Amino acid sequence: MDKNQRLKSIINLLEVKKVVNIKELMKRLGVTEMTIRRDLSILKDDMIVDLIPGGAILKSYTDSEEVYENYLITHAETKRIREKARIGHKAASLIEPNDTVAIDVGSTTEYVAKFIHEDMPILILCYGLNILVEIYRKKNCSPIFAGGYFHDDSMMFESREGIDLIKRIRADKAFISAAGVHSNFGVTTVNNYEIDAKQAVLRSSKTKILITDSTKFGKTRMAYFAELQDFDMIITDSEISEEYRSIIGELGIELVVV
Amino acid sequence: MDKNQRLKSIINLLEVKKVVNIKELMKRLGVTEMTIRRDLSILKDDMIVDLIPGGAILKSYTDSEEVYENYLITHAETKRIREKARIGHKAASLIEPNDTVAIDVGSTTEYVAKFIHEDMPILILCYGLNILVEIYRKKNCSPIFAGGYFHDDSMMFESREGIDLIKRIRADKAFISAAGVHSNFGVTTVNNYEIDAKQAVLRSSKTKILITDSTKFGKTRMAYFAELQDFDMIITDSEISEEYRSIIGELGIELVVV
DNA sequence: AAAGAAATGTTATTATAGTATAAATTTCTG
DNA sequence: CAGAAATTTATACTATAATAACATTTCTTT
Repeated sequence: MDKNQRLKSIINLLEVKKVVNIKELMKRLGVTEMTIRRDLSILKDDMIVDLIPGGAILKSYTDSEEVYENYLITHAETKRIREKARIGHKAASLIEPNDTVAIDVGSTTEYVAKFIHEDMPILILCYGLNILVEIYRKKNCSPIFAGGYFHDDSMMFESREGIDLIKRIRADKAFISAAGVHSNFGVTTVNNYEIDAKQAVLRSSKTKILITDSTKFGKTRMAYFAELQDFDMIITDSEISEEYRSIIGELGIELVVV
Repeated sequence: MDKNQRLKSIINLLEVKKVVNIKELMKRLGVTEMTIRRDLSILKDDMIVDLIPGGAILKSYTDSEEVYENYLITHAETKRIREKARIGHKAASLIEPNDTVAIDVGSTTEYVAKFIHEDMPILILCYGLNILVEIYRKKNCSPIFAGGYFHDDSMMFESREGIDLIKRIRADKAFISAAGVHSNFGVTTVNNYEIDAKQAVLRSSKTKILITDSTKFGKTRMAYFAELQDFDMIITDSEISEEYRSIIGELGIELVVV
C-alpha cells in the first residue's frame, strides 16, 4: 500500500470512526509510528484533520469562543434534560408504522425525534434543524422539511414557501411544543415567527399532541397560537399542578403524565 | 459553578466542538486538571464520552470493524478528498463580505461550505443537508434553506415550494456541482430531481461557478442541466486534461486550477 | 459552630506521546 | 543498472499526559 492509499485509508477510517489513534493505524497499515505521524501531518497541512495527542480527528471548523458562550447562556439553565427525555420517549411510543407525523420545533420535541426507532417506517414533517438532524439517519424515516430563513434561537426555518409545503401535507399525529400553557390566555410560544407554522400544522393534522414540560403551565409568552382545547392530548412530567390536571380533565383532553 | 453544571458545560462544549481537551477545560471552568479528569471519568462511566489522550469526545456508537471494511471497499478509490478540499478552499476564498451565495448539493460543494470563514457575513442559500450542517453554526452566516422531500443519496431536499423559494432569492455567486462535464453534451448530474433546483439557482445568480474535480471532464451522466458556457468560472484540480483546458479557454470561461 | 462527608487541589512518580536526526530501504529516472 | 530522490525505519531524547496518594477546602448535618 503506497502513501496515497494510506492517506485515503486514514480519511476513510476517520469518517467512520471520528477518531483514529496512531497505534491502531500502525497495525492496520503495517508501517511505523513515524510514518503515520508524517501522514497525519500531511493531512493536517491539507486542513483535513486536526491532530490530537496520539492520533487525529476530522477537522472542525467551528472553534470560536462565542459559539460556546452563546450556547451556554441559551441552554444551561433551562434544561431539565431528564424530564424532556421521558416526555419524548412517551410521545415517540405513540407513533405507529406508516404514520405521517409532524414534529414542531423545540428542545422537548427534539427528544421525541431522538426516541423514534429507526425501524419505524414513517414520514416526518418538520422545520427545525435539531429535529432533522435526529431523524435523517434513521433508515425507515423519510423527512419532509419546510425550509426558509434560519432562526438560530429556535433552530427553525421559516418562510412563506415553507408554510405552503406544510399546508400540502396531512399528518396523522402532530407533536407541538409550547413555552406557555394558560387556561385563560391559551397556548403561547416565544417567537412570533413560529405562529404560522404551528397553526398550519395544527390545521392539517388529525391528532394534535401538546408536548411540554410541567414548568410551562400557568405561564404566558408573547406569541399566542392556539387554545388549550385545540389539542387532543397533552404529555408532560409529573410535576404538573393539581390545578392544571383538573383544568385539562374538565376540557376532556387526554393527559399523559410521565 | 458546581460539579453538575461543570458536567453540563463539558457536554455542551462537546456538542459544539466535538473534541475537548483538558487544558482548555481547566481554564474555562477554573478548576485543576485532576477535577477535569475526574469529571471526564464520570462522563465516561455514564457512557456519554470516550476518553482520548488529553481530552474527550462524544461517545461514538459505530465502532465496528465491518463498517470500516465495507466503507473501504465502496469508497476508497472514488473519493479524491484532498483534491476536493483544495477546490473547496479556493472557492470559499472568492466569497466576499455581504455576498449572497448559493451552494449546490454535492461532496465537493460540501468543502466550499466547510472553508467559509465563520466571521464572513453572508447569506447562504442551499438545499443539501450536508451543506447546511457545515454552515449553520457559523455565527455570521445566515442560511436560507429550500426544503422539501429528502433524497438520501445526495442529501438533497426537493419540492415545488423549495424551487419557489430559490426563485425569490438573488445570489451574487452560485457554486454549482456536476457529475459530468462534456464539451458536446453539456453539464450533467446523476439525479433528475436535482435539475430544477440547479437551473433555478443558475437563473437567479450573477456569477456562476462550476465546482468539480478533474475526473468529471469528458463524462456524461443522465441528468442534463446546463451548457458549459452558462458558467463564468470553473474550479477544478490540476489533473484536468490539456484538451479541456483549451476547450474552456476557447469558451472564454475563467479556469481556476488548484 | 463542629464533625463528617464530599469535592477539589497538590505533588511526586510512572507511562505515553512527540521530535529530531541519521541510517536504511524503496522508488524513480535516465 | 547506477545514482538520486523520496520514503520509511530506528533510536535516542524531550515533552506531555495519566495515576496515585495525600492534603486541603467546601458543603451538610446536627
